This record gives sequence, C-alpha cells and structure tokens, in this order.
Amino acid sequence: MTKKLSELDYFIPCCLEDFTDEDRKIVLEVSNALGNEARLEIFTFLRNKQSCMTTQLVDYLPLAQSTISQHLKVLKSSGVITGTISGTSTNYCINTALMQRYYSLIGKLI
Amino acid sequence: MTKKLSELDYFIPCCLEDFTDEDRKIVLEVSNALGNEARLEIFTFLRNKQSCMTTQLVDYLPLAQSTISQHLKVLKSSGVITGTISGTSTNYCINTALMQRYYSLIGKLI
DNA sequence: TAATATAATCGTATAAATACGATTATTGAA
DNA sequence: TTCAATAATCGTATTTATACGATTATATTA
Repeated sequence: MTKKLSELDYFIPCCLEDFTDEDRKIVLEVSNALGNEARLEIFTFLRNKQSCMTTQLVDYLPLAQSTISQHLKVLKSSGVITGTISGTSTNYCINTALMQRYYSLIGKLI
Repeated sequence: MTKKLSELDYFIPCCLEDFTDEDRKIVLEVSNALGNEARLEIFTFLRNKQSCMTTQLVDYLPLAQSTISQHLKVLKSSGVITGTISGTSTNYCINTALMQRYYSLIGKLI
C-alpha cells in the first residue's frame, strides 16, 4: 500500500499567497481537533465555563476518564487548549490567541 | 464496548446561545472535512482554480482516483464543495455560502 | 509517612478512516 | 451502436482513532 499524503516528501502542497506551512498546519490540526463530537463538546463546555478541571468534564461527559484524557491530549497538542497543573488537578482553558488565528486563516481561505 | 458520543441519544450537548443543533453539525462536519491533508489540499486547489474537474485533481494529487473520489464524497456530504455534472466530467467548486457560515460560527465560538 | 485525589499512561478491543485496484455506470464521440 | 473517457462504487487490506479498565505518577491531606 502506498503512503498517506502526509508521508510523501516529494509532494509540494498547493501554494496560497500569505499561507505558510505553519498556517496550513494550524488549519489542519485545529480542524481535526474540532471535527470530533467529544472534543467539540469539551471545547464548548470550556468556552462556557472559561476554564475547568478534568473532573468536571468526567462528570459532564458520558465517557471514561481515560477517554477524556486522550481527547484532551489531542486538543492540547493542536494548541486549541492549554492545561495548567494546579495541585493534583489540571486547569484547562481555551487558547484564544490560536483560535483567533484559526479564525483569520479560515477567513483567508474563503 | 460503550457507544460513541454521537450514538448516545440521552446525552444533551452543551448549549451555547445562538448556536443551534444545525450550527453544531456544520462546525463538526466542516472541521472534519478540512482536518485531513488530502481534503485540505483539494480545498486549496479548488480555491485557487475557482473550479475544476476530478481529472485535474487526479493529475495533481499523488493518490489513486478512487481515493480522491472518496475524499470528494466527504467534502460534498459536509457541504464544503458542490459538484455539477457536465458531460462525462463533474465540475467541483467551493460552497462559499457554507464556508462563510462556518467562518461566522467559528467567530461565535471564540 | 500513609492515605487519598487527580489525571496521565498503558494495554488492548473494536470501529472508522484511508488507501488501492477492479468494476460499473454514464455520457459523448466515432 | 460501439468505443472511449470520466467518475463513482465495490471489495478489501491496512492504519488510525476511539473506547475501556487497570495501572502509574504526583501532589495534597491526614
């Protein structure tokens, strides 16, 4: 089987003016992070509460703690949320700066 | 194994003011459509060319015709692109109206 | 120091996504 | 009508994502 597009080093992505590789990466990763029901739910929950601990999400979502932790990892690695350790808990909140950038990149795309 | 969040009929998603179920569905599906390298590439290609046939995409992308057809199906079902049959070809272009709506929904989210 | 609380990670099962070649359906041209 | 071109669909292999319970690591409290 051939490789996925992301694994082909000879493929040069379609260029857009004022659209860097980093911009492209942001659009890909943020879109991917938001394109899942559990993660969009975490996002909107956080957006309402401003910030919250994992415990609150575990109480709210009908998913196992380990599953939520996995989704939080995806959200964190894409930059959509940030987590600050505070005692035995971790305090999550939305990375507004990155989301503003995503918003402006979507604006550029259309 | 328990079901995925999307299959749980008892779970009521986190409500946001002025954010309907349809809005939520658009954010989910458009994000999912754009959150894949091949599909984002198709999107930017179309965005540059204004419109194009599948053949052009098959020439451009290092992927099999059947694979590209599958990605076009995802993009179509999310509403991101529209396809108009013209002879033996299909002419694709970006659904600007939906993308504008997505853009404004992301704006609402942040 | 021991017990508790919290969240991450590990191991693993299952489902979904991605990819291909082959086939099919449809349209337009010869 | 037959042939060629185009794109969708089928069947299938492989990878990735999603989910769980169990375990681990760390920090706070008793």
